[in-house]
Amino acid sequence: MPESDSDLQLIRGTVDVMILKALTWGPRHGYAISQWIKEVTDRALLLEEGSLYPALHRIARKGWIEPRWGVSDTGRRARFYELTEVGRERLASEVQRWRLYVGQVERVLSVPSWETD
Amino acid sequence: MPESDSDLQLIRGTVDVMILKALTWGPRHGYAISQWIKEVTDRALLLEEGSLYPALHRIARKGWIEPRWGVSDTGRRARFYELTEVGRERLASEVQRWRLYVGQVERVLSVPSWETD
DNA sequence: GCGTATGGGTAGCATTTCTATGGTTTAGCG
DNA sequence: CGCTAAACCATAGAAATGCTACCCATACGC
Repeated sequence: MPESDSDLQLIRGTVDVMILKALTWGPRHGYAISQWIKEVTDRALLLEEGSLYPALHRIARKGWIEPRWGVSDTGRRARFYELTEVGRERLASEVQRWRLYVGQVERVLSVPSWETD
Repeated sequence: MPESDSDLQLIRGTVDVMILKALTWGPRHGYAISQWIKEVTDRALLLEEGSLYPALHRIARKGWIEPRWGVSDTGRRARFYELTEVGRERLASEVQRWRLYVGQVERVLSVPSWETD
């Protein structure tokens, strides 16, 4: 029953891009975003509240998303965030940047070495 | 003459694992480590001194590497770092952790969405 | 009535990367 | 010989961002 929340700590700089991605299908509120990420990753990545909300405010300040109060599926007051045009462009470039970075790190880590590969 | 150092900012948590990797072929000094990463990634990743040396001290404090004064190829006094047994194990698990993380992020980013893929 | 899920939020800490600066020694060149 | 650049080490301080630990409110099921 360990429930196995195999918590991988989130890595700096990856939160924003995942949040933006979560909004590509239309406005969502914070709680829904964190649930979505949890589901997609089978609980491997957990975006906690202490990271989620400051991140949302941060991103909103940059103009990549826009908040609007609304009502959730369950009838509660909730803050929905919508991707702006700038945000959409930003998402694309961030995704590219991330993949590029991952590729470079992989180049370093995959250099063959006795024992460690 | 822009020399095109297409600087990708280093992402938190990836420096340590790359440093450890750089030491799998035997002790190296700090400067050599940064040069090696620069070469392997064709200048895409630049590990600056302000990140490099604090990282080395940090990792040494954790016992994953051990410093020793020596003499470089060019005849200068240099601080060589050797991977400890613990460090070698740590490298393996860090590499695994990183790849796992990358995989999860990719799961999030690769969910199909109109326009953004 | 009470616990749990849903929903939003902040404060303060810890970590880590960056910029900027400073130092020493060796090699090369005019 | 004096200057410059490269090789090498290091630290201080700022900035960014994720984490823990709290706080709050409402809705629903038992």
